[in-house]
Amino acid sequence: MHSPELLKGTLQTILLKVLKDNGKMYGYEITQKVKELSVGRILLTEGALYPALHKLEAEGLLQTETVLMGKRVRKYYTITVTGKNLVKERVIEFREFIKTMSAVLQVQIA
Amino acid sequence: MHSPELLKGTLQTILLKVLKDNGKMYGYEITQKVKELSVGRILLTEGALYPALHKLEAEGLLQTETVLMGKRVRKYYTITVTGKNLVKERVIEFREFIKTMSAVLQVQIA
DNA sequence: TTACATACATAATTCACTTATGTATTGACT
DNA sequence: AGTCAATACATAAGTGAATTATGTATGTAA
Repeated sequence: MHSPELLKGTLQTILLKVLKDNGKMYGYEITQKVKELSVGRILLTEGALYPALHKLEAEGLLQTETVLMGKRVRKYYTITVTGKNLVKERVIEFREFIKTMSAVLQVQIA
Repeated sequence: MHSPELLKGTLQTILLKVLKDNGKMYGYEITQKVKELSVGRILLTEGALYPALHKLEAEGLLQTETVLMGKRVRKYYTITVTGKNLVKERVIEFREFIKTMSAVLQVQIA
């Protein structure tokens, strides 16, 4: 697991990007996908995940659809057009941040 | 200027690394050096800088030396051996974080 | 039947940062 | 001479995204 400090500010971008790449997903599924993609290095906590999803929905970046699986509720999230546009910017911003940081820290990336 | 959210958690690493690379420096000088290295993209605020320097000093990662330049006080900071060891880890950690993030965001770095 | 994984949610707390404020010197422009 | 910007330090109040803690409930394997 990474130092959690570094993750700050990346959660929204992660959620939007994973939803853009994978289509309709529910919260728990997102945590598992992120865990898989990060080889166990990013473990999203529920206390961060759900409020973040609710916020993105309130901002119109995500849409929801609640489905009853047997007796269990699942809330599926889909990225909106606005969300797709934003995630592009966010990813570009992240890449620029990395470039800047590598210049400041004088480290070679990739 | 970058989204300040992304910078969170990187300040200590930046300070330690810049002091490791440039030897003895004072606060204001560090802000200018970081501004230069980042091509104006990272502008350290005093409210973040000074408390961070004080904390690193309290933790034994930095040493200080106060000098009177005419009538103006300057506080020079030098990285300690402990600090040098830590900054190595922090930079490695940052590189690993970038690798993980690029896997999650499915973006090419560098 | 107990424990872990699945699945959602919210409240209290933490803490690194921003914003605001304060003090004071130096140099440049007018 | 006066004003503004840059230099140089510092701390306090406020913000906000996260952690930690807690709650509810179902499905499943040992």
